[in-house]
Amino acid sequence: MIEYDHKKVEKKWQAYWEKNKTFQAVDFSDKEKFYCLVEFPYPSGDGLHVGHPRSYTALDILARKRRMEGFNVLFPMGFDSFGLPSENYAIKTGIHPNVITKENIDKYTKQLKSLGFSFDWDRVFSTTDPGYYKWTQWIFLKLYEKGLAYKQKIPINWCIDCKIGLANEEVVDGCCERCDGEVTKRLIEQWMLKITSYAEKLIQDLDDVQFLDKIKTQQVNWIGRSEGAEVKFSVDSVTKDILVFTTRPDTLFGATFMILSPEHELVSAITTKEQEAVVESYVKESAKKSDLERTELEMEKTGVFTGSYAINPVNNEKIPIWIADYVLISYGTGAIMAVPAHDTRDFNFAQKYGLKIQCINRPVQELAENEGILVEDVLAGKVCWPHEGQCINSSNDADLNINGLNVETAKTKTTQWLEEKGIGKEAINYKLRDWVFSRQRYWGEPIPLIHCHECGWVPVPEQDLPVLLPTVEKYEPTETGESPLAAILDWVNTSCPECGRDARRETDTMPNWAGSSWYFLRYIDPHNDSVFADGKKLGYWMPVDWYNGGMEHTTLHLLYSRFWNKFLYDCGLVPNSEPYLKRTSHGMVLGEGGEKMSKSRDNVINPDEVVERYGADVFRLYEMFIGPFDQAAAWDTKGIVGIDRFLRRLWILFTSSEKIAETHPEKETLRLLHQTIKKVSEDIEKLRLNTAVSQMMIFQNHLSDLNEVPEEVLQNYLILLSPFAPHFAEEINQLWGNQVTMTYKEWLRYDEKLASEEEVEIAVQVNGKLRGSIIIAKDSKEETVSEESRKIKNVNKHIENHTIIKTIYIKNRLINFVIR
RNA sequence: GCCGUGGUGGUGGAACUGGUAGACACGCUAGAUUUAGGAUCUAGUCUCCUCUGGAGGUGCAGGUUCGAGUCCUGUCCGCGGCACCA
Repeated sequence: MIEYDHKKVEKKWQAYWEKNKTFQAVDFSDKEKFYCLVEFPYPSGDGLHVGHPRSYTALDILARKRRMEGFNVLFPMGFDSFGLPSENYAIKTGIHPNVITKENIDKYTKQLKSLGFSFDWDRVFSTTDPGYYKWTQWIFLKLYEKGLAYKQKIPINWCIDCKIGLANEEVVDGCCERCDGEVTKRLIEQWMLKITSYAEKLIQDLDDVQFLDKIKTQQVNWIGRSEGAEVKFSVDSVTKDILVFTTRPDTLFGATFMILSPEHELVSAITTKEQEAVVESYVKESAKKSDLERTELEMEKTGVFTGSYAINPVNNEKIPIWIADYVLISYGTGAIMAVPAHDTRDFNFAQKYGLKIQCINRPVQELAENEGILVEDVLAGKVCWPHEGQCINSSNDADLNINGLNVETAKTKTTQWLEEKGIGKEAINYKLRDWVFSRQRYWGEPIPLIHCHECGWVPVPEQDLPVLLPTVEKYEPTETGESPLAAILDWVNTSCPECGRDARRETDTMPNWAGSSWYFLRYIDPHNDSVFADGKKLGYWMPVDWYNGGMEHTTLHLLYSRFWNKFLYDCGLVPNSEPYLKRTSHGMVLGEGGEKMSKSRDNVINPDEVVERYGADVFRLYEMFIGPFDQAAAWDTKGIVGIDRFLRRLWILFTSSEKIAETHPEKETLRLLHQTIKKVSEDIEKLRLNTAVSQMMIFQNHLSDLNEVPEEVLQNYLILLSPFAPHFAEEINQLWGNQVTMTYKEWLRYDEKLASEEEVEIAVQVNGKLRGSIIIAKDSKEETVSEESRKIKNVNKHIENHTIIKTIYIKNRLINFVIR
């Protein structure tokens, strides 16, 4: 018998596939298309993480199955190569990010190829390729042209010592990761993308796609739509009104004070002389906190009085204006009306600072009792009642009276009144915020705009794209907080494309998210230099039929890329509003202790070592066998030997020619074959690959026990195995004398009749407790089963001397005698 | 804190719409084979007991049901995301 040499065999077939372009996707083929997409990796210096192949193997199995089912499959791969780690490495070593990125991509490519994924490598690209980011810049200019890009002052994390802006990740416990110095917020003008104008569509169109429910829910919750009203409050000391968003306009009569976020534009204008000092220091303090800390419900709320008063528009009462950092500038209008009697946060705040609490909602007696609350306490403002109630104390002299109404009707009536008086209107608010698209960093796509004193912001003309990243000496941001690009004067200084006068380039670059927001479109036409992708090709391949990625990308990346695709659709440039027909997600691969893999924990598994020792097929099978695909799984070095043994037993089974015979399979073997075809086929569609592998093991255990193995059964087995262990399958196939690849062999169908059992084991229970079991023909009648099961000694023992009140019979499953 | 998700033997996990909990694999125990093995094969392996039988058992506490890992209420813990990591 020949020994299986995984190193030789795998290399051989990888070379074969590459040479023959076995996995090439054909534009406009007559076959039905299938676009199968996995998230492309960021090529980090550490090399491929064992988590990447989890997603790639699963969809590779799917892609291979689809090819065998006769589809024209597009299964591409690329690299998301702009990003902080490469830039930080450049800062540390002075090596250009281009150099290190190229090295990393080469390493990743080699690693990915060593795993035998059926990618169409002719379509590979990186987001850092000028030929690619030319079109990222072009799409940005489209957004700009359509008014979806604008500048706004946004707070960023600012390290006072390093004088640079920091990513959230670089802020550790409120301090700079590098120098441990103090981090504060600093307002910087940033380019923003109006994703909020697509909020409604981003929710609604989820109805048309097959995303896992949990993914849809995350998207919907992230967008966070809420209906309510915008209300204007006038302020005695300034001319400008304060705009407030509330989901409970019906509680206006209970608004006894108002709170502005410390970043609110009117804070300094309305602060009185006496309060100036406290307000200023409070604003400074809260700039140091993160939003997360500020909204922590457990944390004690803090705030200071501004000295000014606003007028409650429903009752003309003077209410004090405070500032407090639990009100965020990024949500709603950055200002709230506080209704302490019916909002717990406002209630705690009012109690702490001795502010008025006015009850305007009488709790329903029963509900209050359930909560252990006395109605009179709520009425007296001693206890907060944030639930449903009946309006009281809610009328004024200006024709508004909502007393006695429930919350819903009171809301509508109040909003109508506000609209009539011109002091408010119905409004929908989203938690979703516009996308901060600027980075003061080097390693990103330059934003292709030029600022001219005469013409303002002017787009770089299309023929001048891409705006290439210039070579710089230093990668640190400048001391002013601008990107390193600002220091390259001969790059920054240019002329205005419109009037020709001296002008300055935008020095901000795009966030890492930009490149990944449209890469699935570029795979369709990766080498096109005159358009981001040919319209006809897009028409053939889009939408993506199945997109798998990490659960950690189900909010941001998914939302951003859906937004860009919808925008391009509205421009008439792509054929579908939704880019992805189906989206699934996989769980992370953790270290052996069940913790995240990291160098510091010293629990990183290097895929190269696993492939070296066991081979790619074992690695692939193990990653599928490790656990349910959508859940996190801990790596287990011991567990992999089980797969190694499985494949070795298969090798023995397939190569022991003395046992293989041209006979017809026995009934049991045939049944198991059809059960296996069924299970493996269905499990692949549901990505339940762990149980698909188990089933193949069960079948292997059976076949290995036979003295005579029918050849046709083995041939079928090999077809089922081939998407999982493609190198192994090709090798056996060739040993059997076949000269062509298995890639386009026909996938199997199962016969339901042959797959079904003739006899079943039925559990016999007495009062729900298992007392025995019988084996009986499938679909037997109740009487037969009842009769047979009562013959069991142990069952009879429990039944005799009792009356059977009820018999429950579940066909082919169990019978339960309920006795007294 | 908010949104999402999960908790089953010594371990990874299986269990269709409520119907025999522990498939498959690792590990462990015993045996066979081998000069040897971290190789291979065979058998056993949820716990406890008064052991041809019985009791308990799916994070914890309750509930619904003839019957609950699965449904309901409450609670604890782990994991992912929280907008400048990708």
